[in-house]
Amino acid sequence: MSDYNHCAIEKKWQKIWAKNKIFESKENSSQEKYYCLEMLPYPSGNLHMGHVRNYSIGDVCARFNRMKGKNVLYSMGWDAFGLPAENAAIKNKIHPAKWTKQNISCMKEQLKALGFSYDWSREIATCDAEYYRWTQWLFIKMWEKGLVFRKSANVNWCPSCKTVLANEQVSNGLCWRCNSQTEHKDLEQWFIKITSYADELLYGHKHLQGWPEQVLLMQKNWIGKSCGTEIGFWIAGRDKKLKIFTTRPDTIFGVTFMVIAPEHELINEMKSQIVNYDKVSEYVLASSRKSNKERSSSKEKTGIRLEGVNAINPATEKEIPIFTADYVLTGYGTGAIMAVPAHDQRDWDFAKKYNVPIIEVIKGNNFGVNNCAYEGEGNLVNSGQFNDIKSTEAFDRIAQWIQEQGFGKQTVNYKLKDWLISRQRYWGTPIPMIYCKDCGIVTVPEKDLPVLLPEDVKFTGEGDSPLKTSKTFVHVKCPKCGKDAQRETDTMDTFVDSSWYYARYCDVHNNDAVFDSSKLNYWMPVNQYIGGIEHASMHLIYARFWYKFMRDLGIVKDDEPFAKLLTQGMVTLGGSAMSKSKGNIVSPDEIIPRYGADTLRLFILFAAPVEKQLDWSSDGIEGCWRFINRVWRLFYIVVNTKSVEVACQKDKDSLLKLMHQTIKKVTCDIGEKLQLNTAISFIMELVNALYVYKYHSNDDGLSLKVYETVILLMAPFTPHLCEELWQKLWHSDSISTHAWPIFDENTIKESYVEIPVQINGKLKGKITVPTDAQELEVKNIINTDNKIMLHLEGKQMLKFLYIKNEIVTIVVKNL
RNA sequence: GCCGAGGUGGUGGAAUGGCAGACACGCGAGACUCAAAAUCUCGAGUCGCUUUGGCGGCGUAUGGGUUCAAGUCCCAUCCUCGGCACCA
Repeated sequence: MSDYNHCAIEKKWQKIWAKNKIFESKENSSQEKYYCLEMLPYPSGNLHMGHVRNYSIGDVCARFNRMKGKNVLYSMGWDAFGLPAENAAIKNKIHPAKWTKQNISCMKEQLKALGFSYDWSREIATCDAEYYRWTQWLFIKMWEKGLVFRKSANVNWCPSCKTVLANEQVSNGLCWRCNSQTEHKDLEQWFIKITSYADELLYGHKHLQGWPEQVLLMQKNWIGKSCGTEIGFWIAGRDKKLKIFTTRPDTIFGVTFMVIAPEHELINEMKSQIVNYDKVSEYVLASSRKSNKERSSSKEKTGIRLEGVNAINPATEKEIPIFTADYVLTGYGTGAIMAVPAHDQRDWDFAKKYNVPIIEVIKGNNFGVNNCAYEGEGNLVNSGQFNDIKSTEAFDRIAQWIQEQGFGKQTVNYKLKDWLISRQRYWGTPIPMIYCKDCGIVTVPEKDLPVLLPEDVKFTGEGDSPLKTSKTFVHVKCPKCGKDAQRETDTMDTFVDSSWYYARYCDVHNNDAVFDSSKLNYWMPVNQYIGGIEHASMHLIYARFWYKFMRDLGIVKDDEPFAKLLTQGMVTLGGSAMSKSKGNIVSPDEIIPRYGADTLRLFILFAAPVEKQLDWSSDGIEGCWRFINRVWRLFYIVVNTKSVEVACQKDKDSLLKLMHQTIKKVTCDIGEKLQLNTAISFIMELVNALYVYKYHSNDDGLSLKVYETVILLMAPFTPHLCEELWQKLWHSDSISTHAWPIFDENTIKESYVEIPVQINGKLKGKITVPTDAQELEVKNIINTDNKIMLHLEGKQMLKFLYIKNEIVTIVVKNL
């Protein structure tokens, strides 16, 4: 008997898999396809347990479906552009491309050491020119479709470095490099009109039955469609209106003040009328230093009145004050609200603080009690001709009245904003646009793609986009008129790169087109997408949007890219997510030398259900190591041990039954429920049963058959071990492509079931009854059960309930 | 603040409204051993009672509710985590 040598076994099989190319896949219209996809990683340089978990789940799906006879596409790539590479360039004077390539090669080695069954011939990196060439091509198509536009937008700005900062580069309002107070600044930016697809992104949810409900809900709230009314409030004594959006037109008679965002143009326009302009502009400056999150999360709302400027409530025709307050954000609606303190808690608190009148317009029971606004429904009061009407009914009638009177109109509003994709950075896909004095904005012709990132760039962390420092990049001839022109020096948000990579996997090496649609249509949609829940509302909306755009371009045929989604839980260390930037990483390199990849994979899947957060601890890995060794030793027991006793039929029957039950449960847990932790525990139970079973090698091959089943069921989890044992069991094929075991429903069927008997909700005994027994039969059995009858003695039976094969429950009272 | 999750033994976790704690970790006992490790087998939520066969109370963050029956459904509260648009 030889010891389990994971190092040798894992290296051996990784070599064989690579040599025989068994995971490379080709389109085959006669075979059912299965596309398994994991969210592509950022090449930070080191795999952590979050990655290991993500890809272990994916590999189980891929391997399981391969054994089920499907043609599996399973690939890996790198979301290789992004901020950290540029930060490394600034700090360590290493070129972002070099840094990224080093990281990729390290992480690729780690992935290979884990034995994931990727088709490495399809690997991509979004920073490779043959990839970003097509990102640029798609961007140009988007421009041609009218989905790209330029507008001014707010960015974080460090006045000392004179550079744009990412949110991550600002902490507590200070610059990451020089600790200066940062500001907000408006810059001309590139946007993609994702809002054109807002409705479709929302209604498309009905095709996403394979998605978790919580993700759909988060997306729904993110898109934030609300039907309401846009109303213009006259500025008193001016020929000017202040436009607001409200979802509560029924409360218009209760509007006692207005609030506008500090960035609202009205402040500048009314500068000379605002009596306390100095104080107002002080407030505006202070809020420009806060992040949106800070602005909306402070419990105590602050604001300041624009003295000397009033609005007129169109319903009451009364003058009302206007405030500016930073809890009103400029990006949503019109950047201004009508405030109804009586029926909105935030407005109530604000009105109390700044001494604004509160007028009740909907009658409620506990109006004002405990300093609470009444946010429920009721009949209208103080509302002129609408008094005594129910608020639900008044909603439509007042909205209609507002429209008739010309105060405003019914409209739809979304929280979803257009997608700001330009970055003033080097390490991203260059935006393929040219500025010509005569022709304006001109796209780079297709034949000139890709627009390559230049090498001669300085990384200082200061000043404008680094691309401007290149001598070769900026100056170019206008493709239209041939005169001197300048290239766009902004690059794209990395979310653009990761919005379409799954499509490129279908046809990675295509040099003539973004992909061949026939290949894409064979593989898409992705059958199972796996990634972190943190991507619920950004990446997963961007990717869905991009796919719909490609459909409208005529190069893909479905509406949705991902049929099923699994949002895996975070792996945390000490409660917070593992990430290189936080420095709380546990690498697989710390585990594999001692325990092997198979043990690590098994452990991370066994430790918790896949969708739940998992706080990393290596306690318990010993258990998986022991289990794998048990399986290894079982080979010698099953093959060699000569039992003295002859196999007894009853034990044989129950072992066979357990085997079929286990196949059924494991197949269901992997294939349907994706409950991998319980799938593993069922296999453990079967292994335990094989250890207790006494008749190995003396039972006409039953235990050998059960053992082979164990190896097959484990193959997706611990592939190296299973390949090795499969070979030791005299098989010449690879277990990775061997057929998944099937179960027999007749063998599983039990003829008797044990069911609990409850009396007044307490468990008092158990009885064994024939499967599917009728109530009368069960009553007779209970009548012969002394223990239960003892509990019923001297009691009056009020209720007798029997749920077939489940439970008997009896309700009694004392006589 | 807003949106979305989660909270079950000493620990990770299991449980279509129907026997709470499967499977593991850790712990304890036994077997094997000169001994130890490894291995194999067995035990255990907790408190109390016990004639040592068991019996009873209490138990799924907290407080209410629905139900013959609640970890699971409803309402409220507390705590932890994820996201909030330039980290990816």
